[in-house]
Amino acid sequence: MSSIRDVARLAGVSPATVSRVINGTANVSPERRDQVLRAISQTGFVPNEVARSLFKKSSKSIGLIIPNIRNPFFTQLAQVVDAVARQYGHHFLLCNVGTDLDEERTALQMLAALNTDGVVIASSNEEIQADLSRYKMPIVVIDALFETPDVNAYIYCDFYRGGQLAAQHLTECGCRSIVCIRGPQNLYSARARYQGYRDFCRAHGIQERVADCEYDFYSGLEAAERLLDRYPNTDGIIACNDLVAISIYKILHKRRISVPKQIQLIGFDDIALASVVSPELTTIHQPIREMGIQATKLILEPPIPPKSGQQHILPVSLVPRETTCWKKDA
Amino acid sequence: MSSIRDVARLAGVSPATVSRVINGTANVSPERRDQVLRAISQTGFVPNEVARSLFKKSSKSIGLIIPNIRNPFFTQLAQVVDAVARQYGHHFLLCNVGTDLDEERTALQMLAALNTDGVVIASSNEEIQADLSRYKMPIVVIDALFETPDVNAYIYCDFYRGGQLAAQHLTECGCRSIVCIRGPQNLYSARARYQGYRDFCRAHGIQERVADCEYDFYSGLEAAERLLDRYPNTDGIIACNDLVAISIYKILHKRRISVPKQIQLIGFDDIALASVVSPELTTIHQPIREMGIQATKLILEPPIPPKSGQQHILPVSLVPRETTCWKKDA
DNA sequence: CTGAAAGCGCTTACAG
DNA sequence: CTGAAAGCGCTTACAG
Repeated sequence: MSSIRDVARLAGVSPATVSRVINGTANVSPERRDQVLRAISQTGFVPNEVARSLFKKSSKSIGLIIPNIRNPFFTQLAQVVDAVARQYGHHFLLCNVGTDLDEERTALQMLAALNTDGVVIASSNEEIQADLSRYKMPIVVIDALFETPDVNAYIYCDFYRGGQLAAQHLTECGCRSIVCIRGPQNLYSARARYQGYRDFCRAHGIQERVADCEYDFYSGLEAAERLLDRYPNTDGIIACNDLVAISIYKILHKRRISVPKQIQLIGFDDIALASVVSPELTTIHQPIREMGIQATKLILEPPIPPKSGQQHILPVSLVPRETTCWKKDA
Repeated sequence: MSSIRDVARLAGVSPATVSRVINGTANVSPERRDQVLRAISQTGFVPNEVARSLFKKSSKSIGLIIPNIRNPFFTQLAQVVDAVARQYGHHFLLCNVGTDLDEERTALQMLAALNTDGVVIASSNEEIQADLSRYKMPIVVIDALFETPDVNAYIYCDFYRGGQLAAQHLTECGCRSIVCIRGPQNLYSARARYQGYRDFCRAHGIQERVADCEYDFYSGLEAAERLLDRYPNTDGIIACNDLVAISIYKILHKRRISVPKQIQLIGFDDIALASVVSPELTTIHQPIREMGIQATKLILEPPIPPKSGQQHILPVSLVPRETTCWKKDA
């Protein structure tokens, strides 16, 4: 790779002048400009971003940390963050860290060490809090809420309301024995959804029925088997997310239990898959796109909010489809 | 962020010594070592990767360029590349570039400018060839085959055989009117699969029936509608990938066409979803995991193959599941 | 074993 | 408008 010196030599100017024409950072006389441009295309010169970044202390990039690249919720989010970052002329760095706290820490450290201009983090470990307050780059926590105010913003949906809506919808659809498959209770997103369900039950004198599950396919398959054995007269299931709902459906289908006739089913997230799968999945919609846009803009568009943990809570909504028995005219 | 100088000052040594203990690159006396270590933890010092990378001309990272982060085929691949890279102590940079040639070029340039140690590229543009030969970092093309020998390796599956297998399986399952939904014909992967189907038809005196489609959900929905109108007596469908197969199924389900009784269906890829969806999808398995591992190791594990375009062709296999009527004992 | 020095490839005050 | 110089934060010959 040729360097700025090579170009300068070929163009008969100083490296500073080459830098100026590349960056349009100062006026350069037309003739020299042309010489430089010619030299650049002759050598195929591409400025070394690393050197640039070292000086500028910014790499014109934004990082996104997610726990599972196999969950479409996160890839839809990633796609949006990527697209918005690009609009702002920034690169996008995706770190897929799983549920391991150390991996998450390492990713954060790497993004900091890379002079990333900010990071959006969808964490699956509340213990990451202490780390978050150590960095001075902008950090936006998405799809979660922690206690530390030392981040620039929290962006998440009204999970509690989502849990209520799901319980209410199933009840209105005639379910009398609803099981809530809760996500990992160490996560705010899962806790709040469950609490929404729980409070709805309490307010309406409904008996609580609970099963536990992770956020992925495989865990969903297991949870479904357990649930059916434990609560044989179930007629409604609230899944912790759409992936799990799809797994549940699979088990019901295998056991020849008709959905929604015998058991009604509702998911959470409204990932693209939810409406492509057959039958189409009734679910609680999260505005993934809006969350991604807001998070990215908060970091890339001044003024960047101070590290005081401001909260942006987005609304969720019910999307009735084919796995519940609602009346169109209701 | 504190720098190596701060640590050195605090520890009462030179920056070189600090560097040596961080990297274990030379012996340092125990006392000084301890002082340095203490100073590091006191200051919370984290070495600046950018500076390191500038000097080393390597950023200990590997890039992956993919056309669509929403296609599980690519995220499964990404997960593997990420995992292997991590084992080798490298970072993983994912670039989601869509089908746009310019985006792809930009990503490549950025990865080069970032001193990436190599890139794995799953391109959707054969025109990218000229660019590939311009870089001297290792480049492995995955899931595609181009004409230029100026890359370190091509890794792809036996697409042609996959096309044949699909046609053969449907035929053996009793289909007499098979439609092949071809993927984008500017891609080798789609062309070769189609040719496998075509040659099978020719060899067996079967009439060819073709429809065109992109590799995503939405395109699959449209293709299904068109296909059913154009070939009303279809009894077998070969989809260009599993995502499209799932879309096709949806339309068939909506039109109350029974699968596999009235129409049998086979996908391509064998993404995780294929076996979670109901009914489970019969498909042609691609060894995604193995491809990802091979590609990553080719870059990270010496000896790195020369830029002579060696080809690694991996086998595909038929995975009969619930969308075709095969006999278990056959 | 240790430090002073040079340099990775850029960019930006600072003079002129 | 332009160039020489210093510096971004590291690492590694080179001496000692």
